[in-house]
Amino acid sequence: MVPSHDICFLLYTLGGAKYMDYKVEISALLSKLTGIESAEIHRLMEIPPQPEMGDYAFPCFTLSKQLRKSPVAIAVELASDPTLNVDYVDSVRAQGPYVNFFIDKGHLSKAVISEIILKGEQYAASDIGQGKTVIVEFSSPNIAKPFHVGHAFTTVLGHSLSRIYEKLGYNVVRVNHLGDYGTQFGKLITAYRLWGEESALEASPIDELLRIYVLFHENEKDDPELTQTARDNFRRLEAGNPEEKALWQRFRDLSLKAFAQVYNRMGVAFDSYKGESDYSDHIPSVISFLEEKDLLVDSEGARVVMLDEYKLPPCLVVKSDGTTIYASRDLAAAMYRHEHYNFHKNIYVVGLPQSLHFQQVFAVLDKAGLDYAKDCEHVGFGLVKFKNMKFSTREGNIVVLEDLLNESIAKTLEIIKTNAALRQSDMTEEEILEIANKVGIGSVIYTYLKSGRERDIVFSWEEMLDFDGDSAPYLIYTYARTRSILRKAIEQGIRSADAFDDSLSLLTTEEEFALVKLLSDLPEAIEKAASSNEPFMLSRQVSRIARAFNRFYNNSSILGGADDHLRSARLALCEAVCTAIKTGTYLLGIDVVERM
RNA sequence: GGGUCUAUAGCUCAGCAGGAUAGAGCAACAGCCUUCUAAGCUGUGGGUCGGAGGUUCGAGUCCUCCUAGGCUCACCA
Repeated sequence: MVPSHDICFLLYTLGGAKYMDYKVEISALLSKLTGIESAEIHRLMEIPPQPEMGDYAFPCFTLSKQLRKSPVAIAVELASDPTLNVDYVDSVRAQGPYVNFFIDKGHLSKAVISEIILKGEQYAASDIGQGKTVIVEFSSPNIAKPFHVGHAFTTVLGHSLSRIYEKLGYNVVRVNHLGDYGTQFGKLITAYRLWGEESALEASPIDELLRIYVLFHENEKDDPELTQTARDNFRRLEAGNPEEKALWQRFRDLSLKAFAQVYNRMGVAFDSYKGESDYSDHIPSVISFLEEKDLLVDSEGARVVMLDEYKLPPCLVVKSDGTTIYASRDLAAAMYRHEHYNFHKNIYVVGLPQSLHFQQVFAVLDKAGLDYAKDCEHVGFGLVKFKNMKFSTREGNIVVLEDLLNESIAKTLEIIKTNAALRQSDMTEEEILEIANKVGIGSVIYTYLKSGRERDIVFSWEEMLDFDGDSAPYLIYTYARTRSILRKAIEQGIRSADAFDDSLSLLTTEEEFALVKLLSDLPEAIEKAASSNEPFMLSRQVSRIARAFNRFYNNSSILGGADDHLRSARLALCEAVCTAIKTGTYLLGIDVVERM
């Protein structure tokens, strides 16, 4: 695992198109002074916890060992060296064992805002992924089952990661690895033949399929023969028996239709719906490949690959009844993807409970000598729980995602209507509905992406529908409010500073400078989000930007200022904030609105 | 029992490859709309970072042990 800021350093030294990177520049200066390699200095440099401590800090502890002097004395010595007297540094101060650098505020403001204005929505884009393909497997619901709030996690995560990788120049292939195969379909076929109702299936397919699925499990407890019938049915399905296949196809088509609705609402799309069933044909060649490599071992009638050298339990590839299992299908899929996409990375956005499974699959690939095993990565995420229990389709205790979206939209609608009346806004009913849709859905998306993905989420309506504080509505609201100012400026004929306007260096108040710095950190946040597959690295940054803007907004009058230059500089800052929020929320899968 | 992850404010979470007084949001309390959208802003209270050792100039962060909990351990996915 390569740490991310080394990547940034590398990018910069390779001539990235970023504006001046102060940390790199200062590292170079300090390198000249101390004789320590500049990359090493860069590694040691920190961002101080308080603004009074400057923008960058160099701790002198390590130097202290080499020079046998107190770090405090070294800091004093370094800080007073004229080498550090450069135009973009306002002052250098020794504070205890640290050398603190205060960047010239105007210099930074102008550099950052210019860059954002020039690049527009290309701000924070990169080409490090040029020519490389990343496969993101996500969502992958089981067909014939309702799409519940647990499935939303992988869907939202994968969607965001896909956009993030695209932003960095990667060619992204979004794969919905449908759970459309396996013993469960033997069960479903069995259940449908016993209790299925055609009319109900027609009217509300998922509900009917769920009903008979639950019924099957209730009856299975007292009737072991059902299990056997189900297995037989799956075997016939896998063997291509037309009757079973037709039923299965029907279940699949109906389910996909239902899923498409949810995906449309969330703005999610896929490049491939190649699910488990698609790999059924590839299995024999996978088996023979593993046989060639002499990896398959018979065990209790089944065939497994031993993985002792990886300190992993054996991976079951063929069941004792001769049918395949998910591991064999995942092996086939990985091989297929390598062949067809020659991926740089093959990412599986699948729940953490399956982590052992993926370790085993990757280990089998590795043991078979396939070097792309190292490019496969399981991006796990926590469980979505309901109080003290897991969601269980069998037991029927689930919250369907569509219900959550609807609740969220309904609540948003209510708030907008209240506000619209209060502000005497002239928004049409249609416009209000559209806004409620975007904000309501964005709000659900954001709750999944606001913290580290490995955390479990305990579902609660109250928290899911909390629109105060750190939430999507907060981000969108900040955007809408800023857009409103920009509209007013145009009405009043007030010009916003362009990228080359020196007025931009007037942005030097505490609030303005804090905001500018946060804006300048957005690209790094995106890179970190990608390198750790953690969209929350990005969501936090967007949230910080919004908070800093609101602080600024409450402290300074943007349109009301007396100075024309300052006014247009502040407007440019507003533009930059809009660009950053729009870019950031887009990468999270959240739409922004012009008014709310 | 083996593997693995987690434990930070009343609640939900940050804390970026150890560094300067541990930060946000929610909740509570007190303020701020004749002025750019109050889904906002400001302030107050609230923490022996699960426990015990250790490494280090320095540990919420690294190591060991312990405790509690989650997930997982082949014929479901």
